[in-house]
Amino acid sequence: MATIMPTETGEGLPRRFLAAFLLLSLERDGTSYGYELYETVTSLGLSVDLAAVYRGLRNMQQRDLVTSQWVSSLSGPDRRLYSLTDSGRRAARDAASELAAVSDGLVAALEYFRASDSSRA
Amino acid sequence: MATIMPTETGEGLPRRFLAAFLLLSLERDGTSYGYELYETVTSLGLSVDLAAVYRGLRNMQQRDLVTSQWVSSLSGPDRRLYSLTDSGRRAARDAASELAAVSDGLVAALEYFRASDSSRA
DNA sequence: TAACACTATGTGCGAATCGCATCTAGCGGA
DNA sequence: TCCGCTAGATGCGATTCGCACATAGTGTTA
Repeated sequence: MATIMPTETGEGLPRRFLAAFLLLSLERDGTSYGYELYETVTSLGLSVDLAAVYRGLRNMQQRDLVTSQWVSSLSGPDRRLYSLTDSGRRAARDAASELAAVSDGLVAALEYFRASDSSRA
Repeated sequence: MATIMPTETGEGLPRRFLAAFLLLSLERDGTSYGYELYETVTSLGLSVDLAAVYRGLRNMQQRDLVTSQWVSSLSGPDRRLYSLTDSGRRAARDAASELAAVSDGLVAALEYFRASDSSRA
């Protein structure tokens, strides 16, 4: 049912940015956990699944970008709390640069396409 | 070998934008063909494969967004020349809006993350 | 106290998609 | 003749996705 070429369920920011958003969210907040990170990144407009967040976090832990520890919650199930490693902090900086580059590239591309906009003036 | 979560071979703009770029390229240029469109979108920074462009174009033709006809080249193999349908022109406008929305969302997200940048001032 | 909703983490699976390799073919230059 | 560039297209293994589902603790309310 692919809307168009890639697995593109809805709108919003590409799920490709998930790892970058997770790294930058953790950089901003210090520590967080899957459920909360899901709410953070989706509120920023990222189109991702809750399962993708959990898988992404464990993927990043395997890459030694984050560490995790279980903490108990006063109201609800335990949480697996994540924080950045040194390598993760570096990756977060790289992610910020990459997102900025994508943003710039997108602006440039839109400008290129706008040059022939029929609804001129 | 997935660099991080999604199929992310290199840098550049997400391949998810391929269809949007193809539509907008055709809107800009009137007509074009696979090989040329590949060069156009990659020169704009999009990370895609030549095969993806061919598949994307046929996918778009099945969706009645583009039509194609064979034309002979003076120097080289024949080309399958594409042009937008009415529905494709509408899709191109939608694609432009979507890309602009992504761009805005990305800027907003970067601003959100920058709020905690340690390299302040 | 049973039912339900919300929080929280996770797995299973079929389908979609990717990148890469490969194939065919016309044309021009060495 | 061989090579490289242009041009279109297919095949395939691996990856990744979205969705459904499982499990469980807590709080509310009927």
